[in-house]
Amino acid sequence: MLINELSKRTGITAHTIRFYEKSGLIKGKRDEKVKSNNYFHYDEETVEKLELIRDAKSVGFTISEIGQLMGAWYSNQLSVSDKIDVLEEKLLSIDERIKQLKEMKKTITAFKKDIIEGKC
Amino acid sequence: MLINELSKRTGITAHTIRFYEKSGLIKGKRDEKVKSNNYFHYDEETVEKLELIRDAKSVGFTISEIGQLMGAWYSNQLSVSDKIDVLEEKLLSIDERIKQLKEMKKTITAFKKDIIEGKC
DNA sequence: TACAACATTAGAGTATAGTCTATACTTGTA
DNA sequence: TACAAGTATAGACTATACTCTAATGTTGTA
Repeated sequence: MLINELSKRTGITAHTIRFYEKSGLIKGKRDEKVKSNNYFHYDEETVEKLELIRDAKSVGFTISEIGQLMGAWYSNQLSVSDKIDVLEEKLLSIDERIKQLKEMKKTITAFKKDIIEGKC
Repeated sequence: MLINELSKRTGITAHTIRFYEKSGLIKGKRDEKVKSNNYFHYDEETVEKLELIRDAKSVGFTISEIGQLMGAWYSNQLSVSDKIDVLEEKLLSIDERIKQLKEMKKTITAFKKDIIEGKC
């Protein structure tokens, strides 16, 4: 599919898709047989990747972290144990974030209690 | 205390503290009795606020969200019910983040399983 | 009193993550 | 075939959140 269809499929604008491509997160292929244009073609895997990017971004991963994650996921360069290492590290950082969020929840809940009780 | 001590107490640089002050998150007071300088003085509450800012930032709140949170916490302008509304909203957004993080954890764990089983 | 350390403001610079514009070429449809 | 819609690239622009520099004045200590 071309960029416009990819954009429609994922809800991510063509501009942003190109930005992700420049950032190395996704990669379109050119059809060598077609000489009249140099349009990029994208496959189903790219749709998956963009969905992963969106989810990972929403939980606070940076482009560079997402790049690592996708490397662990899709790369043929990395060994299985290197891939596992990257994923383990991301899982740990997620647990850490969850822990911090729970602490923040406690803090805010205590704030709320104080306000209700007229202490603030 | 002056900005340097505040910086040492919190581990946040004077530059960043001034940035937070410009952003309206904290407020130093000037000593009216002293005419020779216009140094800002900070109290213990500011130390607390900076710690809250650090925690809130680490869980992904923006400066503007932290501003709302601090408004709900420290402001005398807002009514109790308005304060509660802000805090409730932040609690909901934290729950949403935790939910998304747990989903991402599932995704990565599934990835990991596939890699171990040689499916990737 | 010299001078290092500290304070202020204004404004420039950096990094991240887009977002948009301009230019130019290609494709599909009336 | 005209022309709207789609595509590519380069580069400018924006927002967020710092981070740093410069200029200038103040304070504390040897």
